[in-house]
Amino acid sequence: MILQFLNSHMPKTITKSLKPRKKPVQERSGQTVDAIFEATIQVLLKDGVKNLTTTRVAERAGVSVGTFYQYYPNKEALFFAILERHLEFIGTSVQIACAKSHGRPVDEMMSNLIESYVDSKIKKRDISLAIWEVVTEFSCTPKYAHVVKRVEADITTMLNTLPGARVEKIPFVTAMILSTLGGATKMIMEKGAPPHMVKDLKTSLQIMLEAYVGKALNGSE
Amino acid sequence: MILQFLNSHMPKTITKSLKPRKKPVQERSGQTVDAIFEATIQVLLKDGVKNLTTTRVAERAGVSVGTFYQYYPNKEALFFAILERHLEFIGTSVQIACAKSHGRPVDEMMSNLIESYVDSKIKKRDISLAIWEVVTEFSCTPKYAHVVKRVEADITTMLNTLPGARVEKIPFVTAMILSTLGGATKMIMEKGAPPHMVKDLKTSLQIMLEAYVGKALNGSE
Amino acid sequence: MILQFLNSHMPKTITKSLKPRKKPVQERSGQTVDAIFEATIQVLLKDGVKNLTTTRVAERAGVSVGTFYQYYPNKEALFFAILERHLEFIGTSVQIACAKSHGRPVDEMMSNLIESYVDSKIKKRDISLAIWEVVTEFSCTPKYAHVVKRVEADITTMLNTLPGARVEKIPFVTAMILSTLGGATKMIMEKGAPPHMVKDLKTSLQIMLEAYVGKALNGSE
Amino acid sequence: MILQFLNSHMPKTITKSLKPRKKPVQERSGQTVDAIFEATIQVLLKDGVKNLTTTRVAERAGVSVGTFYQYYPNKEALFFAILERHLEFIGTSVQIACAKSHGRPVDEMMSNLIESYVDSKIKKRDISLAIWEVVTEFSCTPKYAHVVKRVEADITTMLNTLPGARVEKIPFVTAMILSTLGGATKMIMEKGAPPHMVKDLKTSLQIMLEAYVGKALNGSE
DNA sequence: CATGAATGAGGTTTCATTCAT
DNA sequence: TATGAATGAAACCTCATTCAT
Repeated sequence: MILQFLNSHMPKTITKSLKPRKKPVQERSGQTVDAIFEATIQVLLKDGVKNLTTTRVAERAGVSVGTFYQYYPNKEALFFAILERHLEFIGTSVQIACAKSHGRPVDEMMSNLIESYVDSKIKKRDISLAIWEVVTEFSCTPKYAHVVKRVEADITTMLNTLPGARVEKIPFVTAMILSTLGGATKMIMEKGAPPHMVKDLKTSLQIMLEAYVGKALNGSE
Repeated sequence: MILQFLNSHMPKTITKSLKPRKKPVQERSGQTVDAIFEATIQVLLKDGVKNLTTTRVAERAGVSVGTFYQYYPNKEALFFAILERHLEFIGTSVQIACAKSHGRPVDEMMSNLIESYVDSKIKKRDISLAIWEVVTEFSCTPKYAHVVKRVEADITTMLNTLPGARVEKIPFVTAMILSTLGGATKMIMEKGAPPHMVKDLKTSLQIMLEAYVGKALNGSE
Repeated sequence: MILQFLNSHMPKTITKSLKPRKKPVQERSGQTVDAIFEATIQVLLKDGVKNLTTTRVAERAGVSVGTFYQYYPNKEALFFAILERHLEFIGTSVQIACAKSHGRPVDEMMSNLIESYVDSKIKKRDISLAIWEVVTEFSCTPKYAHVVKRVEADITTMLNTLPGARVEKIPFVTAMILSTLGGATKMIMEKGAPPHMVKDLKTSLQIMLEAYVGKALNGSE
Repeated sequence: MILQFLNSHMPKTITKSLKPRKKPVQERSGQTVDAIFEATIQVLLKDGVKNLTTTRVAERAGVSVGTFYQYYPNKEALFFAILERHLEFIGTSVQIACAKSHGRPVDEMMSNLIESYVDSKIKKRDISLAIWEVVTEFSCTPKYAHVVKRVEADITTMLNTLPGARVEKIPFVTAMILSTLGGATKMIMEKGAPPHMVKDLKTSLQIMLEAYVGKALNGSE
């Protein structure tokens, strides 16, 4: 659900180093990093990006601002870290699903894709929602391009194993699939993602995408 | 494309009066309001929400900050105004499309809906993209609930005219339709919305939604 | 006394815009700018560069930090403004002295130069001392190069009007003159520059420089 | 070149203990102290005082900050140590030169003084330049008064051995000599102190000071 | 009504220094 | 002793908003 926005062309902010500043070598460090991470999600969920300040994150993490800056060179780096980890998570999940769908019929492909995407999102619902805001706040597209590209590549490759697929249409179809997955999943999560809705969501997506991919990549024209 | 996010459950900022401070009664006033409006879009597009300051907007609009605050009680009110106007625009367009689709077959319903939604978005592509950031920035949901509800109502009513539709499923289906429309359209706009893509987008949506609504509201289970 | 250090080669800091941010258009502004200027000198004299903070300057000037930043984009710009004005002052004074010494004998040249340099420094003793620290703090050489070059050029040109001067030695001699003037004048100012000392200073410099220039630019070797 | 500023009247910072915390008794300690010392000079030269942090110095010295603070109670103590050592070096060199000039003619006195001063500065050019900034940063005058006084005393004593010297003028003349030496030498070092310039510098100073001392301490008036 | 100077709370970030391991 | 994680005061700077002119 985030993936769809990452090829956006929005205004960029000046780029700074986003690399974590320090590798935790002592025992204590690891805990601190985790605490900050956790705190960020909570603050994001409770106050929104606009009200997330480094001070507040540090406070909630139970450390001082100084400590915060020992691990992240700046606020954006924090967001970057969270986003990256999350995207990596989704990406991997999707990748596996795609891999095992090679050569399978369309319905199975879509089913696997939907399952992996929706489930990985739902599993990290808090982070997903928290991050959602971040993505737009910093139109950080270029920085995450690689993760998106990777997911696109996975799907593209999978679709290519469909016999008789119209290759030139695959990229567009991939984009449609991702944006549909994204849009609908986000909506469900905002409604609280109760199990029955998740089930309906998957069924709905299955109908849509199966029909779509089937027709779009098929045949004549 | 914005509609889908408006039932979000995100953190609220302190609510202030969002009513424009002064009704444009004189000729000049109208011009000023428009100038500010226009300037906001431009600044949004050029610098992003994060770098939008009231001073900058005023400058670009060719007036002083003081004047700005004569027309908007605060920054949020400005965003509110822009969002509202935009949503109103989409809403009306969709409403008309739904109205004239009453009693028509599914494919025609979807076709009309897609046309109206996509076209009204594309027509205001700049504003759409500019606003996108704002929507997340202020999780202004509650304030726009009425506009979203209205669109949902329009679609729901329309779907109700389908003979034999499973009424209890209509709300969910409506939500799916809207989020799909939203997700895909946004994606296309971020890619620049070249005409051929817009055409493909409409075709794609038609396939998906026609198949989806047809199956989802139909029959047995 | 400051001039001598401006061709230094010390570490540079990242360059930011040093241009004043706003031209005072209202009456009030002018006063504010002056107040800030005055306050800076005082803070510099009382607390030293190290303890000069924008807040402190603003406070002493009787304005808020915000106001400060309306006129100077950053702290360095403040220093730049003060330095530039001061150097301009000395530069002009020296320039006039050099101009009227063209074609005159060495003793008169030196006498005019010493008078103009020392007097203009003494007249602004507070600023001179205050600025002294600033110059070293920011090794801002490159930015002021033009003023130094200008003074060097003035002296060089003047020396060139000496009949039979060994032209190739003039640049070095100029540098020696400036650094001697600088070193000694600074010392006297730090001792409080009581009138009798200023007199002795001038006499001493006259002896040194007259002898030096006479021998260094003359004759055989 | 630093000496000239040490009778300055600049603002003081809160005085802390500047004594090294621990005498290097073990072999290891000595190495550590040296490493820190060396590192400081390098950082000073590379980044300037403003960017010198205790952490950075420790890093470059290959030790931890903690270790740093085992040897220096605070940052200022570090600067103090470096300055003191450097001044001691110059002071001793000048002292010897003065001692052996007792009773000699003016030209020899100046020649010895210039040689010793300039050479000892040049020999430690890096340190000299590095320290330069520090001197102004901390207007640490009072703390070094003794070293300066000592040099002044050495010169004064030497000048007193001049037959027929006007004793009451000696202190002022001493100050002029020192500030001239300082100003000119600094200038040359900032230009890189290439050998030929150093030679010219010495010649120039010889001319100036010989003429100056000769006339200033001589005769009638 | 318009102007734009002034405000100041609040955000980000740095760095000297301490102290548990 | 050495380490380096943690601290937090304090610096810089921004920007929404007010109000005298």
